[in-house]
Amino acid sequence: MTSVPAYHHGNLRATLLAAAERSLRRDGAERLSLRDLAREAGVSHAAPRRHFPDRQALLDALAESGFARLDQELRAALAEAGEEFGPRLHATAVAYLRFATEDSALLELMFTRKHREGADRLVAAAAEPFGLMHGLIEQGQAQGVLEPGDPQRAGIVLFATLQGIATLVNGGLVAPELLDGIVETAVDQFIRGSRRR
Amino acid sequence: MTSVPAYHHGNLRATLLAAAERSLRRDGAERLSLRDLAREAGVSHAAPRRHFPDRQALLDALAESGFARLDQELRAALAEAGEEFGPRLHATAVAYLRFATEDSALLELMFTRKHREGADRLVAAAAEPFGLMHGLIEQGQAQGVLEPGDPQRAGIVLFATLQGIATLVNGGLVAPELLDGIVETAVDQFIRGSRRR
DNA sequence: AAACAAAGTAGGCAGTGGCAACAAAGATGT
DNA sequence: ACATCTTTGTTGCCACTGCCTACTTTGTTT
Repeated sequence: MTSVPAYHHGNLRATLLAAAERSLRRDGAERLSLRDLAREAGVSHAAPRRHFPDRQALLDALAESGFARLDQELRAALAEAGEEFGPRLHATAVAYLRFATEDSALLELMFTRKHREGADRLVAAAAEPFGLMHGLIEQGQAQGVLEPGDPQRAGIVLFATLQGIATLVNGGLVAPELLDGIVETAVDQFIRGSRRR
Repeated sequence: MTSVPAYHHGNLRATLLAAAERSLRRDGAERLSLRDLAREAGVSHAAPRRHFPDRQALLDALAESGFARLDQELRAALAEAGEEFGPRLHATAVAYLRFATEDSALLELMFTRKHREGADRLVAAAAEPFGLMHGLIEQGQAQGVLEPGDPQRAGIVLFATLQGIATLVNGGLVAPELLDGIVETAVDQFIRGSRRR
């Protein structure tokens, strides 16, 4: 059991973030309330302010850790995917879409520019999974599967495709049953579309 | 000049929607306030309720008309694009991304499932631009540019790619200057990826 | 002309985020 | 060891929001 210090909570910030993550999953960012989180943490309504100047700051922090987790999950998927480019790409796509559909509200928070101007930290956090895609493509080029050239554009297009698929599914515009087939098609098309001619 | 009837406003619904569109453009859905719109329309704070039972209902209506306008703009772009498949696809993509980047908050509203359960109208409205993509692909197949087969999957992937690009740009994760080049790459990749072998 | 439906008004309610002023607990310097 | 300073809480307030109910005005129907 966790002992609960009377006044100084000790890890309020972490507690709030955890509660926020749950709330986000359950009800979406829209309904997330600082006062609610405070109540859940057994703390006064103004306490969160010491750790997050702003509601938005809390949301930004969530998004940031989201990117970190996304990156982590993508790398884990890659680690199990062998050497060959095709399967590696496929594994990445599947992992991305699992993350994106299981945590749709978080995804929304991460990509939708709810983040205000000075969200450098967020953009920096986003750079990691981006770099991963980038590296994946370089690998495809090195293996001679993809045509050589600047991997950036292709990487962005790939990332965008996955992100777009997630949006359509999460938005209820595409039935989840179709997801696997669509991922298949997307990966296949991507490879054919940039393969060495 | 529009005469302003004293009590019965006559077109409050339309007035509110127009104001809402402006507000959405300027500040995003988050900050849109019914009471604000009412004030702007010179009407009491409870008046909007007669036309939209709910804040969400207003947002849904905005999204719905967004889909209609998107469809309209895509069709307009297609009408000017000649017969050949490549240029037609390109024109569609450009038109989509113009819409998506110029009205990013609206786009977010349209695709992000802020819409609640019974948003059949919305899904129906979304079906139109979807159908357009679908038709475009069928045409590509008919012209022998694309491989034959179920156009649905490819259509979804195409739509998703455009949508994803919009999300990345709108979210500030990809610099707007890159947009044109990315669209080029995406279109090119798509054609190569599903071209008749 | 009476009855009715539609569209607007007034006011109240609970809830929110943000702010300021104050209090407790811990850390720090002498 | 003690006084001081900083951090992290607390209480109470404000303006604002969406939603609800009850009432009023207008326009339409019979």
